Amino acid sequence: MPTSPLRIVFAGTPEFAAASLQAILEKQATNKYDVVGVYTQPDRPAGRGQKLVQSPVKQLALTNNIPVFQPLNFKLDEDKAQLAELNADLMIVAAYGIILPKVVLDTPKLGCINVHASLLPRWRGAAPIHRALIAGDGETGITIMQMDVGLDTGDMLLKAFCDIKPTDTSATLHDRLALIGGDTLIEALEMLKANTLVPEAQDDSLTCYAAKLTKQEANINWSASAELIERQIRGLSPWPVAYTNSLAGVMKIHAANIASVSDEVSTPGDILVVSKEGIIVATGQGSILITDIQFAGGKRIKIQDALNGKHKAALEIGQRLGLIEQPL
RNA sequence: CGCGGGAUGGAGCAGUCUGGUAGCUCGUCGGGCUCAUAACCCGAAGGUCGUAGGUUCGAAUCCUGCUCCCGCAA
Repeated sequence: MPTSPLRIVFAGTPEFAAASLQAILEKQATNKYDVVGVYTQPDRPAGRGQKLVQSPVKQLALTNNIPVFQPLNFKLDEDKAQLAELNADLMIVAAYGIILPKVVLDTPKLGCINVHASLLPRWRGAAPIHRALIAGDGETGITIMQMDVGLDTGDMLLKAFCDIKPTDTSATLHDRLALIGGDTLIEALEMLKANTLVPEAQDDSLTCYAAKLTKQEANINWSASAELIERQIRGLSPWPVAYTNSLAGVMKIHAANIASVSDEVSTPGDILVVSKEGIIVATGQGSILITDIQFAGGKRIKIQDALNGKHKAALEIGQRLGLIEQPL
């Protein structure tokens, strides 16, 4: 039975959302979908010099000649009216960054569906990818859900699983989930057209909240266990990047591994071993081998290179990391 | 114009204030030592000193414009 294309409004902001938008655009040639408008966060000053930056979703929309809307929120009547004028069948939301009020959720004929980067009800909220990684979850995934007024509380429509590898950083996990998100979204849309989606309510007793990452928590607490610190380093990469204080000031830590060296008398933060491979640092429980670091003004470098440079004094055996209490 | 650091052989840095043959550590290549080695010894290659212009007898170094990179802050 031939049907007219689904009129879609897409709302999203970062790279993760752009991947989903890209997936839909690639399917547009099938004439099943028609993206009639894109919502994204207003251009914000970012980076050095406060240059105004367009979101990845906006850039993708512009290159595809799709109308872009960037309201601050949906409190103004004119913004609500604008959405209504698009006469959408469905609104797809992926990491948009704005809480949508009920009136917006009810505007598209089929409501709003969300691409969320976790296996709901686990990790509702803003940073599901990072939280799953830092928590040490063995797997995570994508959940497509029908949005309601709560924060990621709507009925689940479709899930896809994704293993978390011991070497994953937030960057690698994010990239994989972004692709899975696009694929899963398309699959859900196909099922929607075929009317085979079965909504499933979330079990609120199993939920946990994925709070936004802060620079505060990127400051390594050396008294924690080596396992946790190693996961933090991976989970906080490439942003905000775990750091600690050293003789040379802030030292970012980009990569590290669990080490086997143990020393009962050392204090957490002490540098125990220095080699070309890296520096082994004592923690509250066990030790870790730091392999990639970065000092202020410099780039990410290997320990081997750092040992040739001007900050090598900060990397000598016996130095203690994380001493200064208020680094920022 | 938000604050600040930086650009020098493949990598990390010194040298810039007080212009005058471009240096260190590491890597690479060759040789030696060794049962062997990521260890040690000897030797070699490799740089228009980010870019454009200015001052000067002479500029990595002083002056000006530009590009790019990074820390903080957002």
